[in-house]
Amino acid sequence: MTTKTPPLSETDRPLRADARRNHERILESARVVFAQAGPDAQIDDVARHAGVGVGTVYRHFPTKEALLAELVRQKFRLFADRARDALAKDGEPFALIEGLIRRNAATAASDAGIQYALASAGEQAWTQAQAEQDELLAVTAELIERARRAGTIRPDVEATDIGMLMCGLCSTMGARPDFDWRRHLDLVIDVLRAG
Amino acid sequence: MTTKTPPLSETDRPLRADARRNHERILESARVVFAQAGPDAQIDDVARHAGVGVGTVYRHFPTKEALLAELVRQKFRLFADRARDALAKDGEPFALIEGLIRRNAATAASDAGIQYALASAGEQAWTQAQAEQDELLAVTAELIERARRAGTIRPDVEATDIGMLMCGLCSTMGARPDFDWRRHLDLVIDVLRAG
Amino acid sequence: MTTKTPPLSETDRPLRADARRNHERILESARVVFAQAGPDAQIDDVARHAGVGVGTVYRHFPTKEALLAELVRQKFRLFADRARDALAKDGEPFALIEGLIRRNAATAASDAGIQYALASAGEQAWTQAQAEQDELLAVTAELIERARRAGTIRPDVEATDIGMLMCGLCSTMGARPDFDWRRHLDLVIDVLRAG
Amino acid sequence: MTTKTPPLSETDRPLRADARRNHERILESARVVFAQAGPDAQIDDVARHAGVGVGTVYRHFPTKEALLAELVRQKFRLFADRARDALAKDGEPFALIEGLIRRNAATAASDAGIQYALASAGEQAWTQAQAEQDELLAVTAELIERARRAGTIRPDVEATDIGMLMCGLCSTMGARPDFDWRRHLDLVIDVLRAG
DNA sequence: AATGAATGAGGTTTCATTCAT
DNA sequence: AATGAATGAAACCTCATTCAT
Repeated sequence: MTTKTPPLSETDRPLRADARRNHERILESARVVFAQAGPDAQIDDVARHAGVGVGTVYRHFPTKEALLAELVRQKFRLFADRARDALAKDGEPFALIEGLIRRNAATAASDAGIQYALASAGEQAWTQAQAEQDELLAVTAELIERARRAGTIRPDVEATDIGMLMCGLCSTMGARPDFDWRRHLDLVIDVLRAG
Repeated sequence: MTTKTPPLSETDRPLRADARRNHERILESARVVFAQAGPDAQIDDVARHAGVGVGTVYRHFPTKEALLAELVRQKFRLFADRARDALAKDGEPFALIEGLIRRNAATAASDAGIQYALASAGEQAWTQAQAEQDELLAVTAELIERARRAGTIRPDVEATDIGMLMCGLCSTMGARPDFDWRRHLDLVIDVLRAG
Repeated sequence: MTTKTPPLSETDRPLRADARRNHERILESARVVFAQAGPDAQIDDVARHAGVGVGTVYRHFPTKEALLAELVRQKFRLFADRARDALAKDGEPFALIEGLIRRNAATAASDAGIQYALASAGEQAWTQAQAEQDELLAVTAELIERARRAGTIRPDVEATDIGMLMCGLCSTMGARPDFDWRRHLDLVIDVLRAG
Repeated sequence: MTTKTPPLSETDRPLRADARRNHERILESARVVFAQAGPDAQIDDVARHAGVGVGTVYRHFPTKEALLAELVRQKFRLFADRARDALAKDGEPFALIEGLIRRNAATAASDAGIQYALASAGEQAWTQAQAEQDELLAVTAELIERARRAGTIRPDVEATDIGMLMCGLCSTMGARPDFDWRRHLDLVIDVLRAG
């Protein structure tokens, strides 16, 4: 685990205790509300769910998109942290990657909010999470390199491939009742595996 | 190819020549406009692009969602038709499936509108395209069965798997500049191939 | 009875037989449709009910208001004709007036369409029916004069009073379930009666 | 007089001072605008007249109909209050009723907005004002009972009769230039009077 | 710092009327 | 003369964002 203090929206000025609490509450509510109502959920609903006024939401996040983007950023932060943890562990390299992917998929599945956020968030979301994504990509590349040397991963796989496949996987979660993401996940892992 | 007359919105009453022309023009404009502006594109823009009044759009499609749904339906119609064509062809079964998938992916890539339509369209779109989807699934299942007998497809593949993978593929098209859908497509095909 | 040929919308040019038939059908449909849907009923609905195209409705009545106005005019025509008939009859003058009023009230009650027409129609309706109203008023004044001489009517009653009271009566018909227009009618007649 | 605090739209939660002010202003503007433009007046016009944004109107009254209904409700509230006041007064019972009716008629005549509101408002308006109407009816019944015992009212009159007659009176106010509501009012009062 | 009332541009949809067929 | 598809102004309402309290 690397991040000591959870990063704030923009300026990393320390907030008053209650402001910090509101910040977290709003994000948590955003997850819940966007999961329920999709990307068309209203800021008012997020505010109500969080038990604060709309103004407070806007004090913490300047626009709706910024709120969505922060949701995305946190998710990438988590994935990057997990990847770094994996890097520190011993074990068969491909198995580490597989474990990582399975955990991340499970997380995404349990948090439908993030899907909607990703779907509706425009450029900004990706920009705002640039650092986290870069880190995730870099660490993933290292894990891949190890697995390649061990010969347990499909040799031409690159970090972007995994990102792309995972994006595809997440976007089909819950899309249709007859779509089973665990099956989709198994197929993704199989294509990454050597031979 | 099976459909002789392009399908109309609901009641298959023959339209006046100009009405039919407008119908097509609106659909075509919807594709373009939704591709440009995303799912938030406005009906007014579609109308303007088609060179008709808003009222005309609403005469042909009672709601925005119905218009989106028709876009989806047409796409599934096309895919189902192609699948049926493949069924009639001679050739190595898996190669037929691969060809089908590649053509469909190329179509999707060249028509970003459909992605947005799928993303934003609610239940209705899927319901309205139920028949086409069912047909696509059924024909795909038959193609898979042949390939399975030929031993050229991963034995446990089902029609839904292909749908799921293709959905995932399409949803990542154009999402990020470093995502290359052709690479994604190659991976998908590899996972379907026998051992 | 005085009118030989039913008057047409504007120019009293003879219409082709089918046009005349359409004219009547449209008016009849207007009565029905406005009775059902109130003054917000759409011309399209009237057209559909009459089994003709909207264009045909507009050929016969230049605007929605003109159609409404014609409905009003016909009703006044009927009332004026009845009043003239009463004038020709023998009998106690007040009884004639009472009979007239009762018949007219019954007609209005059985034709809710006219209420809506009156409610929504603007100036035009009254202007368009000016002649009929003037006639009705004139004849009524004569009937009143007779009754006054017979001493059977409240002496200060004028024709306008009756119009006003009848307007009030009609406007409450069906307004509320606990409103009974027959009771209302009895009260109106009582106030007109002498002593 | 019974109502201490002017009634709010739905929940009787105390509003901020400015909100309360807006609430009143919107209602007042609605009266004016509907009086001018009839039932087709637009919410935008009401908002402009009140000097607030449309959104503010919709914050206070969820739909156009709800606004109309509130106008109706207030009027019935006023009438019910006046009736209750009359009940507390000493004096000849029929004279009290007459005074009541005359005041109410004068109020209605000076506030054309209410006529239009009543005309266009659907079921909702009447439902929303149910309590006020019930009260008005009940108090009126009591006043009638007293007058009946004093022998100064037409013996068979019921509260509904008065409502019906007043409805009829109000609906003819301003309908035609030659309609004189004071004359109409005199006739109504005469019919209620004993013998 | 928090609140929630206010804002108003902008979205979807309707419908009286016109006009090509 | 009849048809009904097309028109587009205008209606109602929403909701991201601002700002007075």
